[in-house]
Amino acid sequence: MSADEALATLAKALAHPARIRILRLLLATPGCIGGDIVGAVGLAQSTVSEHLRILKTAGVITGEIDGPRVCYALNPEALSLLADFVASLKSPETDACCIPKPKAPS
Amino acid sequence: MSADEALATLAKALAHPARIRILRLLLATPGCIGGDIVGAVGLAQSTVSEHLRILKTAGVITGEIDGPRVCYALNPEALSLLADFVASLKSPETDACCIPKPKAPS
DNA sequence: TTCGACTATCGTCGATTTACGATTTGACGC
DNA sequence: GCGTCAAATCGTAAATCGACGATAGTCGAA
Repeated sequence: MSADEALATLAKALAHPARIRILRLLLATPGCIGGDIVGAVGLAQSTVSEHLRILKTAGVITGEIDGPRVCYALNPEALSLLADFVASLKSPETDACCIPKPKAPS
Repeated sequence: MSADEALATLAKALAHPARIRILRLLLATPGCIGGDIVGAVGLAQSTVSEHLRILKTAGVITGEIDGPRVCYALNPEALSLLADFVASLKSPETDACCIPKPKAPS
């Protein structure tokens, strides 16, 4: 998969309000979280499960079986590519802040 | 529009390889660029125009009429929201860099 | 004015996405 | 074994997206 496609895939994973909300929930939750997600987003269980599957396929989150439920957590590394790209768009020449990486990705 | 929807809209604007490619082209082009985009992405003119419209609607790029052609340029400010969100996902607790804005935009 | 180059818009088609209820799977306690 | 709860999967219908050709509009040059 080309870099463009990889970026598009990552962006597509974030391209839905329900998934943004899920990521916010994971971000705000220290440990694990399972079926509470369903109640929080206000969609049907099957729909939420589908969104979780999309996020998991994109590598943005990880699902770990923890007894009777599943423990979801963020996978920050997967977003490095997108974060770097967006940052490069934001500051094409003037790095107003955090310049550590010029444009490292390979 | 809620913050979640705004983020999803921004992400959706990036959720296509052709649009990623267009943004790369704009990033790599110092000044203006017009119909050269069509040749570079290898799609029909109408299709490219549609992608440009989507990017423009999302506020990611700006189109300025410059005589017979249109001058497209990146609009870094529009990406601040997305960049901030992705960065917060990348470093949920350890802000290795630039923490200035907790969640400023309204 | 007429021509040619460039861009935007319209209409349409097929593919993909989204959402839901219903069903199935898996893990636990009885 | 059996029932229960949580999660995933299946099947389906509505909505959206992506691509294209054809068309219309705009500008500068001849």
